[in-house]
Amino acid sequence: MPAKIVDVAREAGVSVGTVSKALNDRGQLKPHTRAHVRAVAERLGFRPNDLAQSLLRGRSFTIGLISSDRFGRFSIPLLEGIEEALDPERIAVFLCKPTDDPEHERRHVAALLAKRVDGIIVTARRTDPRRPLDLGREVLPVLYAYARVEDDAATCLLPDDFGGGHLAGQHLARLGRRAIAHITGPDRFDAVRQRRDGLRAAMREAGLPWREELVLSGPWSESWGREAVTRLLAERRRFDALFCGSDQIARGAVDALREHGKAVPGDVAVVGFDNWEIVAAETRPPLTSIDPDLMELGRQAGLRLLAMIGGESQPGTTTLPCRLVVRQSCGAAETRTAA
Amino acid sequence: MPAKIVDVAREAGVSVGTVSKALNDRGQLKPHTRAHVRAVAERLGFRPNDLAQSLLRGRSFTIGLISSDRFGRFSIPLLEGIEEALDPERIAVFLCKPTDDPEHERRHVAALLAKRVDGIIVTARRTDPRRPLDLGREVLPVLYAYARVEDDAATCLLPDDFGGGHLAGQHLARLGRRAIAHITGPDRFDAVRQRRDGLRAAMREAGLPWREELVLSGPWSESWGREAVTRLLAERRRFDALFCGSDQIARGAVDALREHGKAVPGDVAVVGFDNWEIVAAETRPPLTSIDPDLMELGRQAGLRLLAMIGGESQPGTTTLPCRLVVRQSCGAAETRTAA
DNA sequence: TTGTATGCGTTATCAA
DNA sequence: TTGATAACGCATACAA
Repeated sequence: MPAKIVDVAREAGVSVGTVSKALNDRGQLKPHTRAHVRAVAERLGFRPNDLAQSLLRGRSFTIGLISSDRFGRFSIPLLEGIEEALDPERIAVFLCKPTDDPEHERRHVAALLAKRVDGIIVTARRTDPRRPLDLGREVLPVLYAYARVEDDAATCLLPDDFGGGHLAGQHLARLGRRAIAHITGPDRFDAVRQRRDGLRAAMREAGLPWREELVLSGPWSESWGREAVTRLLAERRRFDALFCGSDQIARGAVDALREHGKAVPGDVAVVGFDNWEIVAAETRPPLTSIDPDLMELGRQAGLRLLAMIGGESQPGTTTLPCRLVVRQSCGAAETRTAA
Repeated sequence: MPAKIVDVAREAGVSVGTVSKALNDRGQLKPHTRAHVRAVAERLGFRPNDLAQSLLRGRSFTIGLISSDRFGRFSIPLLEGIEEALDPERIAVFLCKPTDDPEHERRHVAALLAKRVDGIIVTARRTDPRRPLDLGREVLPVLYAYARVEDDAATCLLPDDFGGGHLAGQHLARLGRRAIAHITGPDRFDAVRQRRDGLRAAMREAGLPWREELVLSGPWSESWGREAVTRLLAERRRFDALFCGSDQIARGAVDALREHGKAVPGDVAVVGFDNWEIVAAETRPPLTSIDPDLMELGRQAGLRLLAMIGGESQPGTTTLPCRLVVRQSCGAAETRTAA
């Protein structure tokens, strides 16, 4: 059994109150006593029991993390960011097995509430709306990170997909590309529509015409990227640039372009999305890509939840800027990482 | 403030002891009283405070998860497995920001000990030895999952890399391949050596000669896979099969083979390692691969930690079998998933 | 069948 | 300057 405060008290020949004061720098204690108690505590390896402290304070210095979808590669940077923000505050994170099932979710929430977490961060794989977390009659700070929710009073943090698409279009336009094709994911994804609209806005600003026939929606896969490029070429569409809805799609597209004898970036400049290092960097040539900066999103999520726990409520949806990461698929040497 | 047991007691017109008994099915209570108390508790949304319970029981029903390396794609299935094992036991998981720094790690351990976790699972990215977790004088069940430690008394769970290599060699040999090349990761990785030795053992069993010139070590990257194949072909090495140390390497190798006019699996059968769906399935042709079954490893880790918490100590290193996942890169239609 | 009292480990208040 | 004691919320042994 770990040493408790009474053990320290007995060993040091003082009362528990004195020990508490000595270790927490409270009250007025003779310096000698303080030092002595500390030495004894150190020697005994005393470590205050957080459970007792939390019970007393009514705060657990703990938050819960719930995911409404399987953990995936998006969760990792998000997680890292969240922990980075919480770590200095000495707040620990309870991880809940991701689930799509409302019943499981309810059980997770119940468990978190029973553990008296100070707040909850909800994460999702998609940026499409989900139902709000059901807290019953309990009231507790809840923040949705990389998740949108059907409730205007909710606090949501999302990457700025529109801005990301805009950034891609702007980059390509500035490099002198005129005909930008767009191969992307399923249209039912909010992110797909946002990125597309961002691209369109950037093109309009650059005075470039929008051509529906250059926009192709399909699955989030490499093979779709290949298939879409093949189709564009078969249809003899003319395009000198390609913005892809994901790095995986871009990877397939670049492979297909190369296999059809098109040079990247010579004939076609390509911008991907996600900046998934392992895909973007291994593509030939390495992909210029839009980075949704999920780690920063996680960090902001942690900081905002902290603020909410502190009493500041900040309802509404906030989007965080994406970054342009330049590699070699656009032929630009510039190293802008603009917002 | 959430309702507490006294609130329920007052509202139900009974004492706290009665409430406790009613809700926990203890003691002898008039059925009517029990029902009444339950109804009141339900109405008030009463939820016992785990902090108080844990303090009383001396157990927190909570474990800590520490990683000595950044979270990566390997942690995800591991995590899912761990949670799957712990979920039914209603045990929550504290996640600690992964770190390589012993000082940070010490702080994490201190935090977990202060929270009175019932046990700790340590994870690493590599299967190479790490220093044991420093618990000070505390004693607590610790399990190393996907991590090896320099301490024979420690409990370690690892994928059977040797078995995985053996499985790959056996599969290729059974398909009639005679000259198996091996493109793999850096030799300093224990996993690399194990997988290689497993391959060698399988080849010996099949009566196939081992040729050092067909074994190439390099970085864990696609481009290394391409480079290695290019080198083998340039040196005019003859091989009709290829076992790669990772799916990424295999992907690069397959791309290079195709680009050099070699058919897969026609001219060369290829087996990868990791069964990283997103890589293996998108390779042309889709990769047959060895799956280290990390989710199952995580599940076992959770179950064993549970056993250790229950009092059974089970020191030593245990390896869990890998599975062969057949796709199309070997031309085998058989669907063996042997151990 | 139900109520009361004690303890879990800590901090804070007040008395000494 | 230090010590005793009451919380925090719950379960449980024992008294009624």
